[in-house]
Amino acid sequence: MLSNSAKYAFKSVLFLALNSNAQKRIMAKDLAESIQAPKAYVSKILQELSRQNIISSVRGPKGGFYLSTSNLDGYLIGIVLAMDGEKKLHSCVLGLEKCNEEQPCPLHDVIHPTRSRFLAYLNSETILEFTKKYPKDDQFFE
Amino acid sequence: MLSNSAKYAFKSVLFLALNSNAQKRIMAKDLAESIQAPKAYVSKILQELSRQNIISSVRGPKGGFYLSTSNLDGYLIGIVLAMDGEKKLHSCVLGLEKCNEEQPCPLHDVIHPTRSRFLAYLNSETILEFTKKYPKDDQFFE
DNA sequence: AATATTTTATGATAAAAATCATATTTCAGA
DNA sequence: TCTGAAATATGATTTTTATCATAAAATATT
Ligand code: FES
Ligand code: FES
Repeated sequence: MLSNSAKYAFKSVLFLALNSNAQKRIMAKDLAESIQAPKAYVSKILQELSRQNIISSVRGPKGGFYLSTSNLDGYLIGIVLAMDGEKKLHSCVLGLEKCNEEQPCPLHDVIHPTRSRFLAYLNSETILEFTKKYPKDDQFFE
Repeated sequence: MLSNSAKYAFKSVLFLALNSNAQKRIMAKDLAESIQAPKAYVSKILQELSRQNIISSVRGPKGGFYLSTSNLDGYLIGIVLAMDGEKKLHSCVLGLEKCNEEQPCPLHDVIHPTRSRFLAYLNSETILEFTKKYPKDDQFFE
């Protein structure tokens, strides 16, 4: 469903949303440790997220990553699109070229409603809205 | 969600269910062509499915693969388990170790009901039941 | 019995995903 | 302005998945 990269990206953004802001940045090293993921790998992902303006960063000492208020208004879908692209999300469970109501594969009716709901959710919920539901000390990063 | 192998396996079994029986077997070569998949790859998958008694086969000239009546009583879940194993199906969307109602990740509530339904379906429907819903000439293999 | 045809067993290669490594750039603070 | 701490750019390595290739075993037909 989601690639490993997308999973780490999601966790990273969530962690930043709960624990950072423009004044309080978080270093890749610490973030990686917090979400229990390989540091070098996470670093690369953070760089990509930053490049795509999903998260923010400043270099040098006292630098690190954080979510700007503008970042917080981004939709959840952006995170996974940044990592996996459009393709993976919409493709047929059986890998058929066209996946739609007119030409559904045998599993389409079973899987499609569920996936649509998931996608609709990611499309409609912002990072800010999402994190509001979770207390700052929520330990879901294991 | 499903690996490429699982997708091909699914298509293969479906095709065999609709087009083969103990008397009328289908060669790997023809099957591969029918479902538009690389022959050598499909061959390997068929061999594995056969080894796991999900499909049947006979060697030599006039040989090929087919579904026995006993094979037709197998549940759909068997096909994907044979290829991807238990792990992939039950793992958390975010890759957390324990995925359950007590310790749900932020996406658990969104994704879990949907996935449960998909799994329940695969667990409760046999290949025979499944294919009954589809006419023999159904062209979903593209 | 010989032959041709097919699966089976096994492993090699290719492509993609995950992971690691490092030199370069930026910037805060002394 | 120098130094060290951080991100950034870039690319190498490792692991996994997908794909291909082929010799061996089985069997129907002659
Ligand atoms: S056609 Fe296969 S999931 Fe839609
Ligand atoms: S805990 Fe993440 S999907 Fe269940």
